[in-house]
Amino acid sequence: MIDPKLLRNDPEAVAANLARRGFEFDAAAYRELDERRRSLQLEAQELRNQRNERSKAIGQAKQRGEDIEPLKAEVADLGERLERAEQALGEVQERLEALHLELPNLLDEQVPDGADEADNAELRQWGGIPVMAFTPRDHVDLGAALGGMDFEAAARIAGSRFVTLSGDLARLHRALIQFMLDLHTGEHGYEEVYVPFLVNAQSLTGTGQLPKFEEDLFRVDHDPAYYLAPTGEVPVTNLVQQRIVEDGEMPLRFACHTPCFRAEAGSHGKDTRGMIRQHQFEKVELVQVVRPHESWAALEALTGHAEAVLRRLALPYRVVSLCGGDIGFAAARTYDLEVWLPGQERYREISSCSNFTDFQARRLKARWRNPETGKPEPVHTLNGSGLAVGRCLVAILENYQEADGRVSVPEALVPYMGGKRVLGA
RNA sequence: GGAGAGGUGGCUGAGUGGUCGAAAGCACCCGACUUGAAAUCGGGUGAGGGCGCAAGCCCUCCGGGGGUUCGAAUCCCUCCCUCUCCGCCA
Repeated sequence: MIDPKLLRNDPEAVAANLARRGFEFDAAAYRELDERRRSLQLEAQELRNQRNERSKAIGQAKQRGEDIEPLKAEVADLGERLERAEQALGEVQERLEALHLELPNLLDEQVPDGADEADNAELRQWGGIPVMAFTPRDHVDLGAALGGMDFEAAARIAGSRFVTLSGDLARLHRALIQFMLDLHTGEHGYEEVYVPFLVNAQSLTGTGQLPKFEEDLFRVDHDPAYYLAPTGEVPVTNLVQQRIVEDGEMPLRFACHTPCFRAEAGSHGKDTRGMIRQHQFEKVELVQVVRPHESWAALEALTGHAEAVLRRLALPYRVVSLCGGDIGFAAARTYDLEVWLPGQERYREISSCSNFTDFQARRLKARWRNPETGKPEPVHTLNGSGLAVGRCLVAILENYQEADGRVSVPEALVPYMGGKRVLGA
């Protein structure tokens, strides 16, 4: 949620900023609506004040044993007028609230201009594109050759956009999770957490998936509604929902292995082949809750932590800063890590690291006690995948493949694979 | 799923129709005492919002929602959550 004070005082500035996303915000209409709210609120407050005073007088008169009937009559129509004012105010407030929840976060000034993916700014590359002496296969072909990757079985069990892994591949999948968690908890200062994977609507509203993106979610038939978490970001960030975090506790750094479930309603026909885009996948998620002035430094650090995984695995990648048209709803600035996939001959997103500034914190009512003011103020939240496990497995298969279809195990994962160095051997 | 007990400020916990945003304690801040600290004593300290140049004034908030009443933390309905016991279960 954008700071309501800023919205009220300078809606034109908000509109100009959001326009960089291609988002239209009618500042004049907002001013008008907010002005209406203000006058209705004044009226309601004044009436309520009068009613409170009159009621108090009744109590006092009653204690003195006086007749209170005339006083009661006096308050009668006050109540009716108040009710009307409150109803009108409630309607306006509801509209404002709905509007607030649908406004995306303000973009940081460093976010590049642009309409889509093609306009993202490459910040750096690492590893270089490998040259192979043979025509590289993609992970689907490699999986078929190795065995242990079965899309048909998954389709029978569930449907399309699922996969089953078995044997070495299932173990490699688990090895990646263990390796990432060990790295982040052991060397990057994260606390490992375990959280619910079914979440309620309030949590999804807190991190920004609701109310606008319900079609991307799987909803469970239960009353009240549960949703399958589309990303670990939701349950983990909501750890600080409705909390006032003490200054000394910050920054909070959480690492969590979570499954993610996405309906991807808008992506039919996109990445239909293979494991790239699935209804179910796993991530090791990194979440930070920091003091506001620390969040930009934290974004660089967090991105570095995610990059460290790719470097340890010696997977070539690049970092791009998402442009205004491509960045997510809640983010002020986002760096995507894109890994090189020889089978596709292109970079593909494997991690997305964002600073949400105070946008999620407002929705979550996640605050800290600022020692300078002594007041509770919104924290800043960040998260990033560190990394997406399924895509990481794809990247290893494609980058570590040999001419004969076998796949060597990255050095860092050998201990997690029971010493095994080659898959398919 | 069944039975019972509860949900009150940063925390613990009183309060069962009016002067209660709410006792007390803890924590925290300021001051006194002290060479310093501790202990002790005195004072202060909830959140959100509106109006105002400011001082300040006002409104809302006692799990969520609805109701009764001139007036609700307090009474009624409903939902959610927590705890205890029973059942079931990985």
